Amino acid sequence: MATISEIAKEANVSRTLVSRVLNNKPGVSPENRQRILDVMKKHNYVPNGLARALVLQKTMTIGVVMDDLCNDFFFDLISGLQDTGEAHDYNMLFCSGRKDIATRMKYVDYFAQGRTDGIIAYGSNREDEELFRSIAAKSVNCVLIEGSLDGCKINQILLDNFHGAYTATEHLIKQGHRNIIHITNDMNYDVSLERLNGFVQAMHDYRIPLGPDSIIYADCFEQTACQQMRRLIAEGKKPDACFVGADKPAYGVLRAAMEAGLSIPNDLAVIGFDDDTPESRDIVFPGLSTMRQPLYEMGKAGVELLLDAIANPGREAQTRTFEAELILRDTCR
Amino acid sequence: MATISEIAKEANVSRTLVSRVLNNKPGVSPENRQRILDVMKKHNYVPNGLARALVLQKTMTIGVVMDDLCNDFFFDLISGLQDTGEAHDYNMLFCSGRKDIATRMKYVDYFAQGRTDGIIAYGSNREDEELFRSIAAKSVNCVLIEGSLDGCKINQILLDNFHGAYTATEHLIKQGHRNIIHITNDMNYDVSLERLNGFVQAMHDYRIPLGPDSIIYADCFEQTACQQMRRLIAEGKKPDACFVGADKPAYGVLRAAMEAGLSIPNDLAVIGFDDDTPESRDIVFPGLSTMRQPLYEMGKAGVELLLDAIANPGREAQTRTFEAELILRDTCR
DNA sequence: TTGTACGCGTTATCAT
DNA sequence: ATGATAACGCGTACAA
Repeated sequence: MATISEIAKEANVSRTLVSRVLNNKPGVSPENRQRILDVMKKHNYVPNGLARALVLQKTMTIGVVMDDLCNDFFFDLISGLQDTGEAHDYNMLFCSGRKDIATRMKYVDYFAQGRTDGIIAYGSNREDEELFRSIAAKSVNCVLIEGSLDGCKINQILLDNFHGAYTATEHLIKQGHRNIIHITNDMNYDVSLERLNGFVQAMHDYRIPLGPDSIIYADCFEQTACQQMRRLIAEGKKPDACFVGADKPAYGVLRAAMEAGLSIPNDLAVIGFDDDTPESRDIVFPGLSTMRQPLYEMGKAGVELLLDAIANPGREAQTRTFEAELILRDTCR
Repeated sequence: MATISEIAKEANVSRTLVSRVLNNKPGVSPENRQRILDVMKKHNYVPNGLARALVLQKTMTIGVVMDDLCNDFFFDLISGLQDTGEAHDYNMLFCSGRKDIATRMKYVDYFAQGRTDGIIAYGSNREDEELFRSIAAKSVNCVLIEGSLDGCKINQILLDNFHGAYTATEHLIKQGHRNIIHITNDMNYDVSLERLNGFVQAMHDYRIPLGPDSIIYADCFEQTACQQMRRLIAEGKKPDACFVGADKPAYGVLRAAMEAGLSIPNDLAVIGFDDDTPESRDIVFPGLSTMRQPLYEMGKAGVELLLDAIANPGREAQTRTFEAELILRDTCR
């Protein structure tokens, strides 16, 4: 690893001239410029980014701390973040805690130690609140995605889960369904509770009483929801519509229903949430109606919010809330 | 962002003492230590990682440059890389070029500018050779995964695609199939060619002649392979076995076969490659027989190779080759 | 056009 | 136990 001093020495000039050549600045005679370039090439010289960032007090880097990189749910979000960041000439670095909160914390600290100009963190787990409060306490430009933090001055990108769930439930009601159930996600996540609340509110507003089987507690995986639906069917329960808290468990519901010979959507209408479906699914199932979460746009907005915070030190934290959109496919009328 | 000097000044000590407290080193009186800690807490002080890395000449960071982060094929590889890196106390940073080679190059340069102790790059596209040569030319510790580079001193983790394809084809032959076809991946990838060669060699060794429809050129997506298979069936061609260059297109083949009412594996045996199947697929299709690519282990080996290179400057580049394993499920006997 | 000198924030050496 | 000083690699006033 050659340094700027070594290059300067070999080219018989001062480091200043080498620096000017490096940054394409004027004030270097053509002969010197050429000789410096030659020496650089000869040694495969690359300037040290750490030293440069240290003196410039600018890294042109945004650190993204994800819950888990290995989840196709995040593809659109990651794409939105990366495209937008790079459109503004920022380097986008991703890392994840593999669902471990201590690891996420470690990476937040890592990024916050002057290695980035700002941090974007994703998380909606209830346990994340501690992490977020620690981020908010640091003097770091930061945006939270999906992680709400009441009473804290911190930039946030949120989805209106309550309203989305309300919309889905209302649609089922307006289609004439009355025996509607809701299958929840993992209750460790705030979003799950918000979606549950949206369902309950819609049922209440339309005067549809909730029975003991109206709310089924599952998680965000296909299997659990599938088993729950099988059990329901085995017990002779006959819901005519089902609002599921996410797409993956919704496929589990579809699977159980199809196994039992139910006709979709006539015997059972289904609406999911997120629209994070791989295209390949279309091959098999009827197209799943769902509430689309605009993850790409949310990632875009997250980067823009962060860059705005970087450009305007001291401006107060902002919150942008997105609405989910009802996407009608085959699983409901 | 408070600095160590500000902390020292406010605590009425030298920077040396603050540094010692920071690194839990002896040589500080209890009173001073406590006062310094108080001042640190008061200012939410975090040491600057850039300055520290600059003087220590050590970042404890590994940069991973992926082809594309948004592809579930890489989940196991990413997991193997991250788990292994963190087991050695390294920070693992991921980035991707979103299939754009210039962006990948940008991130390699970024990481190589002193920001990491080593780089791991993935890529098997033929165009990647230029990228890899440029990496090899840099004085950076680096490991290539899936990207072979002949005649270059660079650490590599490879899969024996030829042998894997040979094994798959041989299995089909030994099960009595004779009218065997191969559906290739995108021919821009080296791996596709290697797998094709393995197929051809096996057919040749067993004296099975190749016909005009023995090799079907497709890509790594479900749809193209599906269309090709539909065409084949429509034309009245009746292969009794099919070795597909990857799992995703293999599902496309299965789809076309099932649409045509073929019985799997009696009418048509199918073997894929990679074993990157999401579990959810099991719901629908018969379990796909495939050549499992040990991506987690390859990621683990990649990090270990890199750490070894870091620890032993000057040791010559190594290559580790992994073998694919035949996984028998429902789509072949 | 060219070079000197200082600063970025930290750690390490060597006195005291 | 404590602190002054040099060093890491680079950018930039400022002076020449």
